[in-house]
Amino acid sequence: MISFLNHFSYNATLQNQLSEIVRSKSAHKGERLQDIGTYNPNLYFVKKGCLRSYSIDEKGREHVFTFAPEHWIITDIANEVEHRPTRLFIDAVEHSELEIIPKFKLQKILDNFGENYERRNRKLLQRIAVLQDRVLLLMSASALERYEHFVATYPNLLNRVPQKMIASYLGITPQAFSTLKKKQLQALKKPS
Amino acid sequence: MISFLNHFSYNATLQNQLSEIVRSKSAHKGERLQDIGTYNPNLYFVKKGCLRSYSIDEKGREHVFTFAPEHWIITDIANEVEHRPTRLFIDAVEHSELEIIPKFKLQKILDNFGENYERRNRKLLQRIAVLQDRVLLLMSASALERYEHFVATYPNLLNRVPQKMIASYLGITPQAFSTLKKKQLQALKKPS
DNA sequence: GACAAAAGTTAATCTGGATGAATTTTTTCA
DNA sequence: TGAAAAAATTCATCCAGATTAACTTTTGTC
Repeated sequence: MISFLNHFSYNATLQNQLSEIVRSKSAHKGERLQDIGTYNPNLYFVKKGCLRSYSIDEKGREHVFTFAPEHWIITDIANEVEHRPTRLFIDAVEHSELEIIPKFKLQKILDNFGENYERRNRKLLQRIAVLQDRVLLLMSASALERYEHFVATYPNLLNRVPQKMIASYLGITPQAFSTLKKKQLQALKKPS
Repeated sequence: MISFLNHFSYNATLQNQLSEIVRSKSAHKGERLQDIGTYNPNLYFVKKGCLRSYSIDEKGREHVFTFAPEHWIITDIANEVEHRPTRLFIDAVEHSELEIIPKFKLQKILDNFGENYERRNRKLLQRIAVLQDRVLLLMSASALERYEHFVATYPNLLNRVPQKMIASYLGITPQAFSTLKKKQLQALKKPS
């Protein structure tokens, strides 16, 4: 099974040091891995299953921020800004096999292996690009267009995660999502 | 007048090198500084006036992504991801006095002054935090709440930039913004 | 395998904000 | 400074998606 370690070049020393800080864990469906208001020093690599991060607003509504299926890493990056407590919950959408990596120790190890900062920088920039696109999408696209973007981003997730969570990711209600799906199916059967 | 140089510690050599790459420019209202589909090697420091970045969707609607009033820096960070052309226009909302800094040269100079990478990293993280908040805001908040957030983010901008641009930043039409403002004023006059 | 809980569907009604159009106000610049 | 253009307001109508609620299907779990 693919491990977090596979993300890095094969260098015996590096791999060795990394393997010492990676802890395995299985999380049952619904298990919460991160609470808001805290500082979470870990990032999660998903070997199997799926995690999600989400916020809960003052009206009690959940808003899914990201999903993390197999081979994704999930963490609240914004939490690394000084003194900024987490604003996202993280929990398991399905029973999942995880690797937990303490970010600080990871940073330290990578510090001794050159590529560190540039790699880190590139990763952050990619993240920014994704977020920028998401903002523009939320501002300009209809629920249907956002749905199509979701399918493109997470090709395997559609039939794996509860629809209410997809709805929550899209920013609509489960009812609206249900009708949207029905309409879309009808449109497919009746092509131009 | 505050310059981009004031962002950095006072070290004669550093300041000297920086001053050599900073170019001044004044931009007239409406002047376009960045086009989409290109790679823009510069960042802009606003000494006076205000810039904005925005996209235009396939229906021709503008969506303001950020404003940059005095002392802000504006640039399409996501553009620095390899092979990713700009998706944002940048232009001057008012007549503005700018400093143009070539990012690559800046990077090179800072490379020789220690703080570089850590500083850069912190900046990127802050940017991510802002974007994350914006996504969650767009997903959970009403137009009025987003308006309040706009006022908090840009305290001086309300009466300086055209309302249609504020509306565009909030993700609503100029008409909707106009009524929203009126309602809000009435609510203020008639407190509980 | 039964039954309780959760998820999903459907339908009626409501609403925030879009759209289109007419009018007024402000800005621009010859 | 006056005419034209741009921005802002107002109003009528419309629509995507919210809300509420009743019902059905799926999923845990003992």
